[in-house]
Amino acid sequence: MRPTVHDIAAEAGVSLATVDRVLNRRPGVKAATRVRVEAAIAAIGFVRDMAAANLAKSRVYPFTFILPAGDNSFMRGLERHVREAMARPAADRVEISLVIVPPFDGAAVARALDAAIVREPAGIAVVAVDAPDVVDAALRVQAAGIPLVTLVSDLGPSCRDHFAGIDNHAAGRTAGSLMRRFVGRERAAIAVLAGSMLVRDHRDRLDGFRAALSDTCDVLPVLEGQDDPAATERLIADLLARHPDVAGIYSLGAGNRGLIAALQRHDRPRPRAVIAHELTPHTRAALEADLIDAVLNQDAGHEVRSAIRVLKAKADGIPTVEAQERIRIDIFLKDNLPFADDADGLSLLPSGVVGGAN
Amino acid sequence: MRPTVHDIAAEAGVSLATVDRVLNRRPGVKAATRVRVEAAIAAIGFVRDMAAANLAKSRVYPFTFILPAGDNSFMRGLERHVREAMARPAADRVEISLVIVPPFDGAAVARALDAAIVREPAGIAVVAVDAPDVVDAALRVQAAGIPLVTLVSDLGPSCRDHFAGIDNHAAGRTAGSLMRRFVGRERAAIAVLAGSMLVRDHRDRLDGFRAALSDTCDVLPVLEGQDDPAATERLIADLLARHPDVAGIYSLGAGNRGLIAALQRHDRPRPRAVIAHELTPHTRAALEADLIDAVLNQDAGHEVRSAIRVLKAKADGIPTVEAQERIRIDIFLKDNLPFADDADGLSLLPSGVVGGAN
DNA sequence: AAATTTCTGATTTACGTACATCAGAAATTC
DNA sequence: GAATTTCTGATGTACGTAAATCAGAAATTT
Repeated sequence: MRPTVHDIAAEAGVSLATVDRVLNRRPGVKAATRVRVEAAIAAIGFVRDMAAANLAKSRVYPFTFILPAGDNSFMRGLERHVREAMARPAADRVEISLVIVPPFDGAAVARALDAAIVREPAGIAVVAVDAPDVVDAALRVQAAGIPLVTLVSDLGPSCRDHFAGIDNHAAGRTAGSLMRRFVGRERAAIAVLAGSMLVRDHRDRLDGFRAALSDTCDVLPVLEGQDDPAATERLIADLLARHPDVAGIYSLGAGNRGLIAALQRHDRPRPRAVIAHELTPHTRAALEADLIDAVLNQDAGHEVRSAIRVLKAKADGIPTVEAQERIRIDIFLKDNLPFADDADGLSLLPSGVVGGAN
Repeated sequence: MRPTVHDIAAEAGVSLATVDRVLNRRPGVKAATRVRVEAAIAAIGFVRDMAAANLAKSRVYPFTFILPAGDNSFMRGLERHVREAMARPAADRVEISLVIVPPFDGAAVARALDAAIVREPAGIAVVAVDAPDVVDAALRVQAAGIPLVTLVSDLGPSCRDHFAGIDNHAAGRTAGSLMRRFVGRERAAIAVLAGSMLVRDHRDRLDGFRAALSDTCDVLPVLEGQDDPAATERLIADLLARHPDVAGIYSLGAGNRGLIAALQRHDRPRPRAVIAHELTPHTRAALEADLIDAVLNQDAGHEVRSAIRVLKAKADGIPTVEAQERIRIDIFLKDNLPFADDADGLSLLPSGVVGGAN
């Protein structure tokens, strides 16, 4: 049987009340007594039964999650995981309220943050847009003493407590390494497709990608699809027509739908290596159809759960092991695809799988 | 506030005792009343507070884990994760006893299983050896009504409740796909290194590997290092000397230490593609030193936690979502390596990192 | 030494559920 | 209609901790 507070009291020769005062750092205990109690705790190896403690405290953690709207599959998968955490019979006493804001709208995110502050949650998680007014709002959140975690997309390290997302520079490097090996030994031309270079994640990925390739390949100027499927498809079709020798394409974030459509319509052999980001129904289908060679992914479920863990720890004033909360960069080929219901929102979308943004 | 048993009682117009009888399927409730209570439960959306329930029951789950001894890094990492789960202030009321048996010794595993049975644990997890007497012992475990999970290495599906490990055929296919792309377009010779073809996991991986390559490459006869580092090193050195044109090496399990040593000593350019299994201090160092191109990995921590979740569910008679418990096949390049303390036992071993079995 | 302040003990209630007991009501059987 | 049997209610204790109250002891100050 595990030792309880009663055992501590007996061991230290004090009363339950004193043990409680020591355990919960309440005042009213002489230093000498406190030491005795702490020694007893160490001696019998007491560990607080958190389940019982939380029950007694009937503590709840009201968290606010702020996510972008839009038909981006990855974000919808993220939302699904948040909703799953909401639905989970609050075994962990977490109560999440979910706020959906217009995508790419810094002002909207800032407003959502300010609105959240007045509700005084125990913590906030936000898919940040890297804009000055968001930074200001983030600072207000911190000034209000509310732990703040950025999700997927980061802000500066000084205006949040933690970032639950991948190291995008490393992701870019990984893509670069794969690309280098996939296209073969000879020098080759590589195209890069982005939604917009205004997003920090995408800039980081591109930097990492270039660094990994150094100058062993010719990286063509970045194509910016602006998150418009039709425009993206035209860009890629153009590229394939004009640059028949292009050996690889790296899609570093948005616009997978247009990319896949263009590859599908293309009648000559596609570039040897096509690498994209985020496992969604579309990229999954494209992998299975051999239109894409590899997909780099960040596990949205992990990110959500990590964000919750970190917020809880911050709320309780417990230190977090940053290294333990780091999100891995998954690499998927068609051969090691996880099962659909195991991954991100893959079973939620209607069929006609290759379609829909990103 | 979440509804409680009291709310059910009020809603259904019955007493707490009756609610309790319904909730815990105890006899003594008229069918009509039971229906009323169940309707009330559904109506107010009651979900049992498992923390409180377990507290009241002071239920514990005594589990037995059976692991092989030996200096295999992966297994030691696995052990570390089991010990971590043991140490975890039993928030989940799991009490694990760990049994270490001699490696590759079916009889020893069988004996350990039989010994475990008499202790009547709530579940057993075992790194199985695919031998007839182990199968027999497994059947005895199941006959005793004890849930059984195989860990890492499977037995037939009929003699365990669940397998917490990767799909090794898929892992082999993944390695094959990567190999295919890494060696380039032209036909090439590929070597395969195994510890011993007697282990089921390794046979599966080889099958998958061959299937993925089909006949686009020449897969040389399998080299069997018999888990002996020195012998393995000689085998690989021989291979490199005799087959200077070999384009890739696939190490499908054991013997990474000898492989790495041979590559390190080799004075000419190494084969273009070297792919190994299991992220350990040695393979990690080799990745970083560019002696290996990719490492396929199964997350030992995930496997242990999944095994515990499944055992608990089986013990409680709750169904498990098999797809949710599937272990992913991780691909690591030097660029997306997780941090050391995040992975498997990487920080536990002494330095002089490239050394030690596997 | 008296007055004050600071500690400590004893006790109680609570959290949400499990489980046991006993009495009494309701339904069933004879 | 009496004797069962089956159901239900009321009540209490327990799990391990939190938190509050109040009384009294000990230490400190005047």
